[in-house]
Amino acid sequence: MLALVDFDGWKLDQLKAVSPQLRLVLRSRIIQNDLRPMTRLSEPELAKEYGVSRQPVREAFITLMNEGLLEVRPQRGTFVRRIDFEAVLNARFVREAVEADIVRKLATTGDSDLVKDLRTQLELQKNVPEGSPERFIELDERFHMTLARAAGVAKVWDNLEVIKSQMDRVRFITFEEFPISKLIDQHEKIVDFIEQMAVSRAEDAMRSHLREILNSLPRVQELYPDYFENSRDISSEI
Amino acid sequence: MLALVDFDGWKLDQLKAVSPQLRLVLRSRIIQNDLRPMTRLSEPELAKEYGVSRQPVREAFITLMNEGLLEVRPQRGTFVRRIDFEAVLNARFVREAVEADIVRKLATTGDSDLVKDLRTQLELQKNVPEGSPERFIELDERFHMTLARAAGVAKVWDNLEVIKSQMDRVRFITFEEFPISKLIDQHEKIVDFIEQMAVSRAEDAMRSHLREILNSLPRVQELYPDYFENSRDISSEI
DNA sequence: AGTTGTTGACTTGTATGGAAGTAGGCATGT
DNA sequence: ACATGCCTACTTCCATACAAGTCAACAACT
Repeated sequence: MLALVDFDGWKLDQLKAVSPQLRLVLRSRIIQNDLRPMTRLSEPELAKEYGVSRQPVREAFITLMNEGLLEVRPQRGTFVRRIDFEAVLNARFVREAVEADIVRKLATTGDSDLVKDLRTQLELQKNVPEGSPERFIELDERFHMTLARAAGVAKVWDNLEVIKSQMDRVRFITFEEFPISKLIDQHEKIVDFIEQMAVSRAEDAMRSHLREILNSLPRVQELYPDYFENSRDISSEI
Repeated sequence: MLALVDFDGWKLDQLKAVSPQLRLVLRSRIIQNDLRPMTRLSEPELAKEYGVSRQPVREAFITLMNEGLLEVRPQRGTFVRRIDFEAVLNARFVREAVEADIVRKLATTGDSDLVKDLRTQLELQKNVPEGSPERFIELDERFHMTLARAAGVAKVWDNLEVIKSQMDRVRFITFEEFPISKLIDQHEKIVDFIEQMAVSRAEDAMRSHLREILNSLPRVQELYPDYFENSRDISSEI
């Protein structure tokens, strides 16, 4: 799973290599919208802040640039990229395709241990306090990752992390927008259909679940227009 | 598309930044099996070879490590990673899921211009001389990319590059193994079904097309056992 | 007033030296 | 013969210095 670290009051571990640590922290800060789109980042400034030299900071920048989270403009500066609207839609497309196949596989085999595990997770999801969507997002991640692992494609989840991060940024910006109880109901349906080995119904349930983000996107775009680039009409996606 | 550059006799462009150029060249050399698994790479050696300092080489290493093509062992050395068998299978799974949905979308709408374009490409594929599989792989890339673009998810192809590179390494190792004419026939069927707007048959055709690599994998593993890690039985995938 | 040119403080890109850790050869001691 | 410890030559990682490009403020000129 994407290790979203708690960056607040975070400190470097002297024993481990510096550069990968910075990478994780900065990525977490960007995805969780602590570093907002178009924010200017400076190599020497961050180096000073974390008490290291420019080089490890720079190496973290390069990685994050490759992941589409930073934009490095030579001799000008480094900036947090705005959210690429098209990338979000494409990421969603990939996720739907992959997870639909995952669910199909699971509903075909029918794994009672898995269903038991998922039902336990559903209870945890229902117990999430009203005002802490962060906790729900964490449990949601775990739910979908469990499905991937059960289908024998655990590494798929790792591979999709870069793609998923685009969607996650949207989720963290629009915390309040998410209809948690609705999402839990959808999770529950998916589990039900897996248990009943109703293959195509399970697949459909997953697909419409992953289309949920499309409902919030127009509103997000309206609220924070300058957070996005490549904006376009998404009616064709629905 | 993945810019596989012609690394033979390649030279640096003095105007552009060095590090991204090195990244492309080294990636091409690894995927095309010019740099073989477990080959040791040395920062100072490559720096000397290309007439630059160690730093840009190092930055290229970091990117390639993130893509799963290199393994950097601190204070020990940097090595070309063996091909992760599980990663190949998972990459194939993702590709099948995504391209199945792409084809479904295309067969639903029915785009005559697209079909025309694809038929032209099929002719090019048929004209590939017997002994040059490299040329066919290039055309194959183009074929699948055309489908993605037509479905309005062009960026998906970019996003899957890292995943796809795992499969591509296998393809370049097993050049001769690929039954080109068989693959072209499969391409043709896909185009036919898109034209006829036979949705589920088009989807099935794409799925079995992308399962083709599973047939060659056991043989590849047998021929080059030390090129792979995480080897496992793939019978469950078929 | 408006335009142009220069200067200087920024930025990222590259080069280079040293710190810390690893691995293997080799002499020494048992 | 064999185990132990040192020494040397490597590796990656980090720090620092310099090179080259950008941008804005400002002086000088038309």
